[in-house]
Amino acid sequence: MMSISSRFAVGIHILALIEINKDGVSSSEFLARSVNTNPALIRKIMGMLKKAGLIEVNPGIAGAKLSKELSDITMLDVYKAVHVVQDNELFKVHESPNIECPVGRNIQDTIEPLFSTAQLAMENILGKVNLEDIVKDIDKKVEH
Amino acid sequence: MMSISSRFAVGIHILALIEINKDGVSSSEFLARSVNTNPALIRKIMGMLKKAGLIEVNPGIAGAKLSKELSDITMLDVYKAVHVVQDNELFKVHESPNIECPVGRNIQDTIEPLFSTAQLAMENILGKVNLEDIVKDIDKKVEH
DNA sequence: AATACCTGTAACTATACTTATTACATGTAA
DNA sequence: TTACATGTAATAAGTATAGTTACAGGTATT
Repeated sequence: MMSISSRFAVGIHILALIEINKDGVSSSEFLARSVNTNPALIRKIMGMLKKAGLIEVNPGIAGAKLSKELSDITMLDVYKAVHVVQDNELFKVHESPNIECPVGRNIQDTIEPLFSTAQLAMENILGKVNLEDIVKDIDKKVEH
Repeated sequence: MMSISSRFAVGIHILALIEINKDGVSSSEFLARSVNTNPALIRKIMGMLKKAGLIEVNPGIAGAKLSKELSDITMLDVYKAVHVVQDNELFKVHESPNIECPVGRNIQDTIEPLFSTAQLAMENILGKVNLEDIVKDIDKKVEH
């Protein structure tokens, strides 16, 4: 039973915490305490978020900042940033089926459009939610 | 980069081939030649399809038959049958975040509905395609 | 009953990805 | 110079997949 790497969930956690802690300094050590993992792991994921243009962070200088508006960062952006699933490869197809069999010869071309559509439907949902939605929801839960 | 086990694609392959070869005998050895893998692996997947009520197959007797109408077997049925993804666990959440942090305490409850909705959107697409669609598409490709 | 062949399944291997961890090179500022 | 930060490589343990061998047990034919 596979599941999509928690890098995605951790990436969202990092971004939300940077925002909610925007008046403080969000070092990898600070973020790691909240996620409850190792600072090195946080820095690896921060590197991915940085490369995707979602955060600004500099060597030697403590703390990270968001580099876009909250509403301009969708969950799909985070998902793509942390490289948990490759485009059009959520579903694995079996390699080298027997091309002498009519089914073996055609099955891949038949199911790939379905797999692609299913993956895109999932990713489309992620694109509809942005970091502002996430942060507001957390704020609402904190008040209660 | 994770992807969903090819058991799903192989399961679809098996079912389509059983149908297209319905006048012949679809033994695990025959199916394995088309998929281009080991008969034991095919039997393992056939066991899952059988347990899900999609095919009929008996010890000692060569060949498998579909146990439902073509249009009554959706790709979602196959997906569930081969246990490639657990309900509501397509996306992994990081375990035991720090509950002393407002984000750590609430992030899971905030993102889980999103993860669940995204997974269901994907699965919903799979439920819209049935084995008849697949077989017709293969037949069409074979004619050309 | 003996045989031949099938399914069902356990056991083992190789491979690959994830997560956690250590270590250290490099950058920054007091 | 120091203290501390980020960036990143290397390693290890855990887990899932895919491939393979082996064999127990069922069925049908001779």
